[in-house]
Parts: sequence; structure tokens; C-alpha cells
Amino acid sequence: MKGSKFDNKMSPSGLAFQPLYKQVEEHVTQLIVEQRWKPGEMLPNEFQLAEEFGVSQGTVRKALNTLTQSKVLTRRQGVGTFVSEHTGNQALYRFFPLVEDNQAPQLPEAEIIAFELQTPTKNIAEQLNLGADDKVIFLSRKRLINQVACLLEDIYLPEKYFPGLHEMPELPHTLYHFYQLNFNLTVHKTTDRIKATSANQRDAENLEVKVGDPILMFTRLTRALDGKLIEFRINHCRSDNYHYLVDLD
Amino acid sequence: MKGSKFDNKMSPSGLAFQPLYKQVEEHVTQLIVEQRWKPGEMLPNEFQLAEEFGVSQGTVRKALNTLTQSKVLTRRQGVGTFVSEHTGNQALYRFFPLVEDNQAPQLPEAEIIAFELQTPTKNIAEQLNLGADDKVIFLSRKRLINQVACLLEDIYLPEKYFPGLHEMPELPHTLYHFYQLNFNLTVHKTTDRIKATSANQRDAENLEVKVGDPILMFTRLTRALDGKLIEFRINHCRSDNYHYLVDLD
DNA sequence: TAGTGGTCTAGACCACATT
DNA sequence: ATGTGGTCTAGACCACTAC
Repeated sequence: MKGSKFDNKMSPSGLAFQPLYKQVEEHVTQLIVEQRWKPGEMLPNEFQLAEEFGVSQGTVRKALNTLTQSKVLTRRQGVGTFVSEHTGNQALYRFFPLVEDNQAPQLPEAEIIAFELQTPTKNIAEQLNLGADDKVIFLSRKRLINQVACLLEDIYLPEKYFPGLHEMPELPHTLYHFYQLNFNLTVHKTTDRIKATSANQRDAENLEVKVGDPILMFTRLTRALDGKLIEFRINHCRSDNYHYLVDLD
Repeated sequence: MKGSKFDNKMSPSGLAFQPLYKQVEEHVTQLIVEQRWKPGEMLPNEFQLAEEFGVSQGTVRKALNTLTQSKVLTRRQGVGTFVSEHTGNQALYRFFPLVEDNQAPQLPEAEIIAFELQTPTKNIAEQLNLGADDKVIFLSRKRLINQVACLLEDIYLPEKYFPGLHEMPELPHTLYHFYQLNFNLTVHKTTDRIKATSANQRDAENLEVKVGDPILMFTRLTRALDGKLIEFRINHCRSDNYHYLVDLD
């Protein structure tokens, strides 16, 4: 059995050459997007995948390790290789940057304020790269750490990627895990843009600060595993006792 | 010649076992800290290093690739492996997160406002983990993008790590490269904590905003290659036309 | 042409978790 | 005892750069 799924040679057209391990990496990602393996499930071992793809075990290994670094997979010695699930504290902290001053990071509770289907404003449609007829689901939440409100989230989701979401009666706190379980959308990358602004009446009511107090505002664009833009958020945060934490290396 | 610099066995005491590639990685880092190779210089090739360390070429390769990912080394096919230098636009953008709205990222100019040796406040000394007798060099700068002030930096440097700095007549814009060249301190990691606040008189004068306007404030703790805390900054930024950009993945 | 890093393979052995 | 990923090695060949 010598059949290889992949090409190891420069294609005759001018297409970019990709090394085998890169092709394996993209193929495995594609198989996850197509749900051959679902979040939490175990993949076949390195030798089985190597045979299926027609490459050596070492090449599969390199691809799987790269995907582990980018948090698409989780590997456990003596156990197996698994599709990462957006559950467990580690995965949840990953995209929640707000921390109470002089405290360890902590996950907030969520309280829903609004939840409805909308026609997007021009700005929202542009940010999410929507067509003229696309609708968005608008979800507004208040987040609390130790029962104190710290964050007001306005979330815009393209309805086409979340069919039926606006008719669901209950939503869990951990939205990113919910996207993954119910809509096969795994959050992969986010871009936050942070500014300072003054609290308006709505901010003041929800965050228990005074109108005019300086607060943090940040927008977030979220991309799924396959690169689709799946979420736009506008966040307002108290910043008297909380800060946005960034580690660069 | 079979002598290995490293141990491949669990040490009899309870010390943590480290795989060979990890030992090589730490040893190479240590050699850079000790200036066996300076920033910009080329290392011996993989086989020469393998012989020197008494391991195989593949093991050296794994260590060098990891150090390349963490930006300590730069590898160029057909050329060699080099100690990274904090120069070149890429390296400079790496730690400057402020971007003008709707513009491509751009590097700011710097204008020095203050520069003197100080006894640190209790807060500064705690942040930098200083002893009772340690002094700090205080440097205040105004940063401008397209000739417009956007950022006011108050920088605190432990004098013990920057001997003679406070007597130098000229400082370049690119401080991190300057630390590396003159004090053998390579910036490796930073932690920023971002808040919103209101402009005071000093902020207003330097950033050309009104007293009371909401502005971004962020502190930065900086660590060198060997893990030493080498810098604490308190930054104030205009945020009307600028934002702090964070990409998570 | 020579020297470098990049890719790919094959195989031995170790460490860890589960049964 | 079995099966998994983790480490380490050795060697062949390719791609890029410089001289």
C-alpha cells in the first residue's frame, strides 16, 4: 500500500509548494471542521494516521504537535490525541482577559439582558463581512465576578452561522463551548481593540458606576477554525477595580 | 569522543528530569546571556553544536527550533542560525501595541521629558522586586505618531542592571535595542495591565487632550532572557484616535 | 561548488496511563 | 501486559544562499 493522499513535488502550475507535514496539518483541521472527529473525541494513533495519509509516522507527529501548540488538539502521554474542547478552566480563561486587581484570575457569571434577531447596522455588517440580506442575533449580557458587575457585553452573531439560536430558550454561561457543541464553530482567534471612554446612562446602570466615569471599551472580532468571522462584540468594563491583562512574548 | 555535557537519566536525588533537547535549549540560552554569541552573530551549525554538546544533530535541531519560535534565535535557510537582534521593524512592533484607528501600525518617535536617578517609591520597588538600597533610573518620554502626541511613558529601570545609564548624554528611540546593545539585556516577555482613567493636568498638557478626558493607562513589567525584572513602565495614552491592539490565539 | 537549514523517513527505546 | 505519546538517533535528500 503506497498510495499517498498528498503531493511531495512542486505542482506544474505555479501553485505554492506545501511540505507534507503542512498538508497533513491542514487536512486534519479540515476533517475536524467536517466533524469526522468531534470535540473531546480521540484520533487514531500516529501510525494509523500515517498509513491512512501515506506518509511516515514522524511527519504525522510533526503535524499533530503543531496543532497541539495552536490548541486545536490536546495530547496526553499514554492516553491519546484528542480534539480540544472549549471546556475546563484553562480553555475558558484563554479568551477572558479581565482580572480583578490584586486577585487571581476568575471566571465571571453571566446574566442575559437582551436577546433578539436584528437587521445589522452598517457598521456591524461591515465588521462581520455580511451580505445585504444577512441578519444578526443580538445578545446582551452582564458579567459578574464575585456577584459584582464588571462587564457589559453586546454580542452580534451572524444568523447564517447560528441557525435557530434565536429560538433557544436557555443559554449557558460558557458561550464559546456552546458555539462548539451546538453549531460546530470552534473559536480559534480573536482580535481586541481597546479604548477608554466615559460611562453613559446604560453603562452606569449596569456596571454600578456614575455617568461620566472613565471605563474601558473594547471590541472583539472572533474567527472560527476555518477562518470564518463568527462574532463581533462591543464590551464596556468597569476599570476601577479590574484591568485587562496582556502577556506578550 | 563520546563525552556528553548532559544527563539522559533521572538524577538520583529528586531533581526534575529534563529531556536532552530541553537541556540544550537552556544551555544555549545561558551561553547567549553570557555573551558567547552576541546579538546578530551566527552560531556554529547543527552538527558542530551536536558534537560539542555530545547529542545528535536532531536533538540540537529541536532545541534551536524551539528557541526560534520564542524569538531568541533567527534561522535562515542556506545561511545560518543567528542570535536575534531587537532591530528591524518586525522586532520593534512586537512590543508596541498602540495603533491609530483605521491605519496600519506605525512606529512612533520619542521625545525625552525627564531623565534622572531616583530613590524608588515603595510601589516601584515592590513591582521591580528591589532591595532597600537599590536606586532606579527614571525616564519620561512623549511618543508621537505622525507628529501627534499619543503616549506618555514613565519608565523605571533598576540602576544595578543599567550601570552608568544615567550619565549617558544621548538615548535612541528604540530603547529595547539599546538595552540589548549596551547592557546585554534582551527583552523577552512583558505583562501589561490596562485601565481607563481621566486625564490630569500633566496628561492633558502632554497628550493635547482636556483635563478629565478618558484616557488609557497601562503598566508594563518587562523581563529579560534570564528572567530578571528589568523595567517597569506607567503609560498614559490618548484613546480618541488610537487603540491598544491584542491578538489572541 | 560548498555550506547551511528544511524535510522526510525508519527504528529503538522510554514514560505514562489503563486494563 | 498493552497501547499510547515522548525522546533520541542516524541518514538520505532537498532548497536556498553565497561565493
